[in-house]
Order: sequence, then structure tokens, then C-alpha cells
Amino acid sequence: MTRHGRATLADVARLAGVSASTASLTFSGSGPVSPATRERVLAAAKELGFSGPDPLARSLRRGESGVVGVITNELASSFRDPVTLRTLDGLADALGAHDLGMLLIRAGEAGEGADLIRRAAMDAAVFLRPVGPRERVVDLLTDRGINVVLLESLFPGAASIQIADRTGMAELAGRVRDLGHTRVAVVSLPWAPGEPTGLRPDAGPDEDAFPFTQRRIAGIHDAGVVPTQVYVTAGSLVEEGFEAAKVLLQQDERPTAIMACSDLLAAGVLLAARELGLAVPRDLSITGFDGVDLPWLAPDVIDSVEQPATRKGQLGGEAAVALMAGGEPAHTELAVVQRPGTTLGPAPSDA
Amino acid sequence: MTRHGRATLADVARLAGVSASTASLTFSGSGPVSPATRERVLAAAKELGFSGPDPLARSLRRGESGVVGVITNELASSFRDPVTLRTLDGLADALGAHDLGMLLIRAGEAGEGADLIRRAAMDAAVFLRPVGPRERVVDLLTDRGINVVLLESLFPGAASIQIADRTGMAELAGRVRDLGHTRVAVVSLPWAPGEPTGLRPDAGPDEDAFPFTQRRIAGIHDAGVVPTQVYVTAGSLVEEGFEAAKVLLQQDERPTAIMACSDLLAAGVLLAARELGLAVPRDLSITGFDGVDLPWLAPDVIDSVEQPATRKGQLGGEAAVALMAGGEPAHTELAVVQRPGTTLGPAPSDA
DNA sequence: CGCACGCATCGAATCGATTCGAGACATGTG
DNA sequence: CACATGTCTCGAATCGATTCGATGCGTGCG
Repeated sequence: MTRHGRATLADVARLAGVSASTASLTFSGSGPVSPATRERVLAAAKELGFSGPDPLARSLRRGESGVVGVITNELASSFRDPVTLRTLDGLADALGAHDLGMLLIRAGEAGEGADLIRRAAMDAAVFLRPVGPRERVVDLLTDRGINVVLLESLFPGAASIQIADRTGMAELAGRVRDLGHTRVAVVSLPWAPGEPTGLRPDAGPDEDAFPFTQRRIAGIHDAGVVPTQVYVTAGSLVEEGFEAAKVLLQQDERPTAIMACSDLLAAGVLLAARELGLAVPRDLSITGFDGVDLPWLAPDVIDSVEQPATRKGQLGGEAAVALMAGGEPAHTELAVVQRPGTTLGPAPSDA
Repeated sequence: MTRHGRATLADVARLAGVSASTASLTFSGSGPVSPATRERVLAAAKELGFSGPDPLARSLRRGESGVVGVITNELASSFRDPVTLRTLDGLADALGAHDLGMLLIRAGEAGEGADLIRRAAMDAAVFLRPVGPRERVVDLLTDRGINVVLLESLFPGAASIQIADRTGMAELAGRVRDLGHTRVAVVSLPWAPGEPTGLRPDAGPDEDAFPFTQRRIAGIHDAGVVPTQVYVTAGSLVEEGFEAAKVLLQQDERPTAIMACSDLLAAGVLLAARELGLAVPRDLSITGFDGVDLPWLAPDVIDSVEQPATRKGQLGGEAAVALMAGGEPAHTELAVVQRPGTTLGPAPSDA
């Protein structure tokens, strides 16, 4: 179907009685063509049903595909997070402004789905998912001469966009501290590729951990808050927060505050608290991170830190474009803003 | 960067002392190459840092790009729907099995974002969003010789995967009817591109409407249930269902049952009912569609119809592959299953 | 021993455009 | 009128691979 019978630029040129070069100029607009000739070429194109130059041939000649790879995890889980979604939209905006397409690539931390990474045509790649410090996947791309942009991760040789989550978390933890909380538990994002979930005895600095997981916990320490417990989840999902809270809240000395590293996790914590009959924030304070709108939690609003997710995606796209234009990989950090809610209050006096 | 200095297959061949054809055979594996030669070529490739044949050149020669376009709306709104997400994952599975990449294309009903549709390299396109009967976008693709698969829509010349939503809805409406409900309102999916939202006086058959919107409402009629009112929303979102319910429930003769055309809409209706102090299902019965898991609605579970969303995506991918192999566009319909919940009960006796 | 056959390799054509430098022609200037 | 300038068009090389048919060579069979 696709192959047979489709007209080529050469066919059009022949019918219009001009050279292939002139026909090409007519379509690309990158050279002078007299109005009369242009008309003739366009008429010939219409007659042959020629719908523009073949993108593959054009790309080959130009040496660029006009496509940026967007690397994610399993889509259903990855995109369930509103933050990722907003980031993706921002990314699409920025890339769309340059007429660049997005090639969606699912590639896990263990190396699944690397086929496209190895073989697909792209001018740059943007990682929408965290990249572990030990992952080979970034090298796979740079070996191919493909520029890489990381969101919320770091890797030598790759550009990256981060948010100021450490200071944002520190400020938030400062509020928690100032309200008198002393038993503060943390519900963490995934620790590192392949690491188990659940309570983590030693949640100190760890070279192999995802940088943003590290940073958010480091922020808490920065405020002088030492978590009594850290529960590591498998991802930023409501269910995960729910499970974590069930564990953290059903013990003898339960925390007076739970700081979750994302709003979805915090939402899960809140649901668990409700189910256990705990009043929030009287019996338990809860904080999140991201600044996601969760109307269905009404009347509660999570005390959180707002991150510019859309902007992050946009900057990621612009960084990719800059690299393609020959720029050097750069690091960018975006500021965050505290978002007051209804789930953070003074520590219970009897605690 | 990308251009300069990268080794080509010809360079590798030269260094290995073989012809370009042999080098090509070594990488593609589609011809006999002696082990010794293979070794030599691979060694040369390693030495030059050659990471496999250029995908663009390969594609041009082969006449296929290995990419399938996936057309959606605005991503953040499109992917907020869990059904779409599961469909996307199924699609990714099927395409991944054939080593095909997914080019994500945002293209609205009004024709925005058509650049990529017109210019991007792809072997087929799958519409993840509904396609209105009057949209030109499908023609844009078929004119380019690109095969099109529609999910939940119909268009001449395009393959399509549908679910048996009409009969599924009819069965569900049958249950509502048998429980004695006589005042049944409907919260509908978007009507047609550009159509206003809100109460729709005449919600009868309409050529310009989205087919699946039509089908679900037709299903209700099939069961002998005549909706007292139809509220058209802007999309399958919780907020939209909430708004719709606020309107439907704050009138003198309020419905005893609201049939929403998606679970997210139904969730919004349920939240609105709770806020208005209505007991569900004692005062109001609610039904949905899709079979989405909404744990945060606990303890309620929407009475709904389960659709095989993942399977739908898989079949969409397989249909695309079949078309690329020269197959004829076909229509497929998938069965659905009733999912009992807690939100459907007998009509109030005083009604 | 001669012939046919199979395996490994190579040459050359091809996929469909873009682009650079050169040529043809018309116009404007001294 | 000669010459410089500018506008439009063309030819040919190129992007980087794939693939078909041909060739050379060693082996098994009659």
C-alpha cells in the first residue's frame, strides 16, 4: 500500500516540467521560485496526489529526524501521577513549538524495552522517569550521539532540570517542627532500582538511591527533623501511601505527623487516617509534595509544596532543543512554593 | 554533535576490509556471513564506536519507519482517564511486540497540531481519542498513504476497534428499569466537536455526534428507559460529573437514578450526592461505565459495565500491524461485562 | 576427473529527498 | 553599449544504508 504507486517529488517535477531541485525549493520554501513555477508545481502535485516530501528522505538528508524520545516507565503507572502528566504536557508544548515529535518509549530500570532506545531514530531523549545512578541506559543513548535531558535525576554528560525540592522540603519540615511535632514519620518515594519497599531501617545517604528521593529526605533533615521511621513505597500512588500509613499508624508509639514525599502518597495517608478514625490534623498531621489538586479529598487540602511541573516539562523540551543546536548540557533548578492546606496542625499536647 | 564524526557502515566496512554489503549483512543478519568475517566487522564497529546502522537510512531504504502515530487530545486531560491509560498500555504492548515505536501526537478536533499529522514519518496511526464524523484529520493521513485505526469511532476507510457499549449499556439500563426507576437522568460524554455542554433538550440520534456517545445513550433507550434529562459534559472527568449532578439534583422533581456514561463521571455524581446529603442508593441510584477501580470512593463501588480497555489497545495495535502488512481495514467489537456495585438499588417507594 | 552446487562476498542500483555551485537570462548602472 | 548585479532554474553530489544478481571458490557426486 504505502510503497506502491505513491508519487515522489521527482514525479511531480517531471509533470510540472521543472527539475527536482526546483520542485524541492517549492515545497521547502528555502529558495527563490517564481510564482508561475510554484503554481505549476503545486498543480502537478495535486494532480498526482503528492502530499509533501517523504519525511524519511528529508530527515536522512538533513541529518535530523525531528523526533525526541520521551522515556517513561510502564505508562499506566507512570501517567497516573498528575505531576508527570503536567510535565508531559509542558514538554509537548515546548517540543511542539519547534515542530518536534515525541516518541514514547517505555524502558524500565532493568533494561527492558531497550530495543527502541538502541534503534529508534531521534535527535534527543528526555527522561520523564527517574534514572538510577547505575543505569546503563543513558550511555546507550550518548553512544549513539543522542543528547539526553533528565528530569529530576543526574547523570554525567546529560542535561538536567530539577526543582528545589530539598529546600522546599526543608521549609515544610520547618513548619512541622515549629508546630511541635517530635515523632515524624516519612513516606518516601522509591529508593533505588530494585530496592525493596517497606520500612527502611537505614535511610541515610546512599549513592545508589534515586537523587530526588535522597534530596527530599535530606531536606527534612536540613530542618533539624529526624524521622522516627522511613517507609519506602513502590511509587507515587494513593494505594502506596495508604499501605504505608496502615503500617506506620498501627504501632504503639504512632507518629504525630507523617511527611509524605508526594501528594498522592499523602492522599493515601489521609484516607488511611480517616479509616482508622484519626482526626486530621488534631490526631495526625500530614504533609505532601507537588501541589496537586485533589478535589475528592474535600474538605481536606494537603499541606504541600507546589512545584512548577508544567514549567519543568517546558524547560526539559527547551533543553533538548538547545542540545540539538549544539549547546552544552546544563543544569537548571526551579523554585518551589509552600502551599498551605488543612492537614497540618500543632502536635497533640498529650504526645 | 550528531552529524560530525559519527562512523558509518561504510567506514566500518573499510576498516574491516570487507564490502559495505557484507557489513550490512552482518548487522541485519539477513544473509550468510562467515563467523570470521562477522568477528572482524564487529571488532571494527567497536573500534569506531559504531552503534548500529542509522535508523533513518535503514527506514528510507526499507520504506517503513517503524513508527506508529498515536493521536490524542491535550495529554493532561486525555490521560487523566484511567481507561485511556490502560488502552495506551495495551497499545504499547502490541506495538512493542513488533518493535514499533509510538509517536505521540496531540491533535485537537479543530485541527490544531496538524503539523505532525502532515509531516511526521509513520507507518500507521491509531486514534486514542474520539473522531467526529466531520473531521478532516483522518483524510489527511489516508492521503499520505498512512493506515488509520480508530478506537471507539468510525470513519470510512479506517479500521476500528469498538466495545459492545450499546448492549452493555442496555443491560445496565435494564437493571435500573427492573428496580423500578422511572425518573432516570443521563450524564453524557461529549456530544460532538464544538458542541456546548449542559442540559441537552434534544438528545436524539444525531449524525454529527461522536458515535460512542450516541451508542451509549441508544443502549439506554434499547432497554425501554427514556431519560428524563440528558446533561452533556466536556469530558470524562470527575469534576464534570460533579457539575452535572449539581444541576440535575437541584430541581423539583429530581431523578431517582442517574446513569453516567463513564465511571469518572459517576464518581463526580456520587460526590455531589454526598455533598447534598443524599443517601446512595436509598435516595439516588448511580451507574457508570468502564469498570475503573476507584478505591477512594470507598465504601462505595459504582455499579458499572466493565470494558476490556487493555485488550482494546492491544487489538488496536494489532490492527495497525495488520494494515501495514497489507490487510484490509476491519471492524472489531469487544464484549463487556456487568460489574455489580453498591450504588444501584430499588427506586424510592415515595417517588 | 569434470560438473554442478552451495556458501561467502562483492558491485552497483536504489530509496526520496536537499543543497551547493554554476548557468541563463533580464534588469539596472556608468 | 559593455558590464555588474540579481533572480530563477538546473545538474550533480550526497545523506547512509539495503538488496539483488553476479562472481569466485571449495566440495561432493557421478
